[in-house]
Amino acid sequence: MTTQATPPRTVKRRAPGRPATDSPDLRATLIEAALACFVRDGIAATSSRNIAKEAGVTPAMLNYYFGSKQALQDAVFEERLLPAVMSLRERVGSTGDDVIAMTRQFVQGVLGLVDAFPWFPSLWVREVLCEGGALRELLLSRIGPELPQMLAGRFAQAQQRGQLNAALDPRLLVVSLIGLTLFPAASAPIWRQIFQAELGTDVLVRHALALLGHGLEPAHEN
Amino acid sequence: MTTQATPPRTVKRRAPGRPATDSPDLRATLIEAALACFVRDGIAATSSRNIAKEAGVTPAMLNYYFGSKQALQDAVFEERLLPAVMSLRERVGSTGDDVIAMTRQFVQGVLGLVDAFPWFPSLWVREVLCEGGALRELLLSRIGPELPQMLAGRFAQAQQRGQLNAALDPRLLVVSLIGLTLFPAASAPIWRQIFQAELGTDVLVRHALALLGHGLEPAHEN
DNA sequence: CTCTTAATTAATCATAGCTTTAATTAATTT
DNA sequence: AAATTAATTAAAGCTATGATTAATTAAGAG
Repeated sequence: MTTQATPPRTVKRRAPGRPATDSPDLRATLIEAALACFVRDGIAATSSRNIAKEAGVTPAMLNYYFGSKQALQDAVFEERLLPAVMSLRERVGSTGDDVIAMTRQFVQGVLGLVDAFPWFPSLWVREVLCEGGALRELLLSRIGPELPQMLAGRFAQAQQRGQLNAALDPRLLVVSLIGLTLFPAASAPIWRQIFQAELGTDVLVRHALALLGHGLEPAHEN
Repeated sequence: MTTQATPPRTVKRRAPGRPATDSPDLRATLIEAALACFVRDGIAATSSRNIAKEAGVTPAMLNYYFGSKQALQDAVFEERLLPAVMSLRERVGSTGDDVIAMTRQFVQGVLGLVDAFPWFPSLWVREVLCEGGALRELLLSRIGPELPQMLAGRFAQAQQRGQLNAALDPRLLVVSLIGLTLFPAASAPIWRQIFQAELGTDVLVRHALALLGHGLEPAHEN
């Protein structure tokens, strides 16, 4: 009963030949469709036919506009993922010397990114975090390791000045920041299922900052 | 130069027919090979041929012993993943009333699991965490949501008793526990690449417990 | 109005994937 | 020792995939 109740985009079987001038920008439509498939099913599991069906066209269009599946994938990376990452990079890169403020800016930056690009966490986990992910090497080669290295360096300096819990590892702190922001956002569906509750980014920000600020301890009263 | 320098298992091209009685348990070998492929490349990207090559046999053996690729996948789940998860479940389930002790037990339990089954984090992220992961529904239907729900419930009670930072969300705390243990373990390769350093589970435990204990703050001196 | 060009579908190709079948050989049973 | 059973490879079948080509139609140029 529920199968195929809502066809993806277009229902009408278009005749071959150039369409009348009501056509939207198909290149953009294809990138959008590819991104949707990549996020939903993963890049490796997405076929040209899937993307074409999602966009409501034939697989040949994909080659007409991009030349190959790989080229389309590259375009999605270049025109969607990279701008998203860059926005975070700029947002967090220009921060002062105070690691607490820097932490807050990072947490809010990441979760702001998630609000702006809800597809980002899922794609990042599957295609960047996972070994063999299709975008991992590409992303590292394009934006480099500077941002995490810079953050870790700042944490290390603050620790030397005694401004940071000495038992922490500065590099793992960078990992923890992501584990408390991007990871929860990416895994939201499974927690929604388990806890039967929606955990929005605002709650996430508050929780992450509280945990980073004081850990599990209740507010100090002394 | 580095390509194919070390063939996966057997090099000698075995003739057809039943082998002389030096054969190891091929069923176990196949499960092992499948797990290795699943962890390295992901379940969706692993073909029968890949598994067969990894085990040094023909793809037909896979059908001879399991009937289908799906059945082999089910066997890997049942005989490898499920026991690993169960061991954690028992380890953490039998904990006292103190949430601090419970937290420590969970962190040490997860990272002990990682030490015992180094393949676990990667597989968990790709096949359970990721939407559409091949093992997600299976795992939820087999072990259920009780463990995370129980942990969240304990945190909520402790918070009501004033023993827990009031700004934290009890459910997100469960997520955070995983974000500070399983997630770093799963993403270790990428951090290794970025920081040019190995971050072992012992460092991870110390760091996670420090962060959970006091957050970023230096040790209190008042 | 005609010709060319752009955009699209349908049909096709070659390749790789999962599965099945037939053939082959060693072990086991009688 | 002959017959049967078990374990294995080689080969083939069918399907899905990425890519290409030919056909088709509207838009735009002269």
